[in-house]
Amino acid sequence: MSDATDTGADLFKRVSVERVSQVIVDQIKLLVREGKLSTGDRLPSERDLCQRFGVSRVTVREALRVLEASGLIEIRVGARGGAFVSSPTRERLGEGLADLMSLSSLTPAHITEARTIIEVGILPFVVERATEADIASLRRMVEEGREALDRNAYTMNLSAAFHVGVSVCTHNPAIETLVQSFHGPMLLSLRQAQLVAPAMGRRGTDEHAALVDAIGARDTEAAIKVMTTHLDRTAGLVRDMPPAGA
Amino acid sequence: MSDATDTGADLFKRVSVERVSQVIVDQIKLLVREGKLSTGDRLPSERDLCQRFGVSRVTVREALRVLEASGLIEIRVGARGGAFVSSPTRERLGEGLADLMSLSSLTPAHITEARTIIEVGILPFVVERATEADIASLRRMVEEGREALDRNAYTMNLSAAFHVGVSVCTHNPAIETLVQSFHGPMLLSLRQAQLVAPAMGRRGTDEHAALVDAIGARDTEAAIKVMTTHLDRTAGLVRDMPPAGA
DNA sequence: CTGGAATAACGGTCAGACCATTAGCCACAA
DNA sequence: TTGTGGCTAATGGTCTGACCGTTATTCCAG
Repeated sequence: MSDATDTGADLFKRVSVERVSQVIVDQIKLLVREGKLSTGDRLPSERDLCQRFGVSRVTVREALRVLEASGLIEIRVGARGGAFVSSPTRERLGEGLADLMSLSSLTPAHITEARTIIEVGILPFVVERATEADIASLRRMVEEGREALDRNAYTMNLSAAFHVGVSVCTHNPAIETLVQSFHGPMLLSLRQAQLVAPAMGRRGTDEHAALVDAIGARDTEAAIKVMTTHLDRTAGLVRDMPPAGA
Repeated sequence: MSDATDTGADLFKRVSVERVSQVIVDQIKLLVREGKLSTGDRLPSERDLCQRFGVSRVTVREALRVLEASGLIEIRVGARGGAFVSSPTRERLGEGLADLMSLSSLTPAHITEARTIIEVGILPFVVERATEADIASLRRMVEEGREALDRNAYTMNLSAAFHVGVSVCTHNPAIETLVQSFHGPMLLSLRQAQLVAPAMGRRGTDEHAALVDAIGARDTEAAIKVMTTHLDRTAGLVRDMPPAGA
């Protein structure tokens, strides 16, 4: 066996026929990453881009669709319309996570475990950095939750909002984004939300209140203990559930 | 002033003109989320879809581009080609994070802090669940790092691979994804990588080795201590750096 | 049984056209 | 002066129909 199959295997690079539209996408993405295009900037019109890149409008449009789907640009129609560079929203990241979950082998149990790590891990920062305003805001959320409970209108959204509210106290947007992203997939599978909501109700709200108290008292250990209990209870409910798609 | 301007203000609902291609995207996304389309399934050909939806091929193609960009489908050319439902890769999520970072106000310091929380937070699980094979694999990575160092060829990629390798020990794909996603943005800004790499070199590798030892000895506290030191050093280097785009 | 040519299915791209939406301008009237 | 309505041009959204390159399959020749 002395042919090129063995000996020259790595002499030949995999030929990849990249789509023309993909090349355009990469080029524009690079401009954004390098900061040569920043939020709010307007790209040339489609017909302009056609000429600059030397391709047809269809191709340019496909590139724009991809960039739009990635959240890098936003497209407005009409005069003075066009493609504007925009910062991708957190919702979009959450959407991505939701898609990932509905397709891959990520189970609710996996997600919950990751959530626990993050939400417990941030507590030292929360306790350290929460302002009085932050804490007041959390207390308001707890109160709202209790009222909703009395009206029998408690939803997972309220719970999610509270957890995001806690993450806001870190004053670190990266962490906020992370926590927020993780609540998308949870809410997405309605079955679970319906299942978990009643159980979370009164007791969950009480735990929220206890958490706020611990944060207010700058008691990290107590906060961690409350949060761990709180999330473990959720973990127990979703344990061994199949992936959301099923 | 008794005209409709005041009195009927809310009689008129805001009309929203959704793109046709977007309607198609939503429809297919729904099918995937509901599990009516699963990984590996093949969608009808573009020309087929045209007829089913009653739109032109251009429109169908734009819809497919969006779905492809979201990672929900993968497109193959040639006979028997077409759009196949695929599980979105972790790289895509990381890509999203990278975009978010280059556009929003996320600074390297923010990212590093979030990283620390996660990578330290997972250690209890790592220590508990790491198999002998996992540990052997980590040791191999450390060794590779040392060799690369001797050849003066140490890159941040090696470091990133090690950290991802640690997360693999949790045997939780959600956590793996998360850690992997966070290494994208770090590597992306080359300037930082260049700056940090030399400093990470020998000492970083030694810390990696120490971490593996702690994991092997099932010593959670030691592992946390090593990891914290390790990441804090990185944090110090990137602290107060401007956002990646700058 | 093997290698290669023909075929058909499919996505990728192009060119040109028409429609709907929108911002800006301007004239006219209150 | 003010504001109302219409005109116009810029721009994205969609359609039609065509041609090309890639690829799996089939089948024939050696």
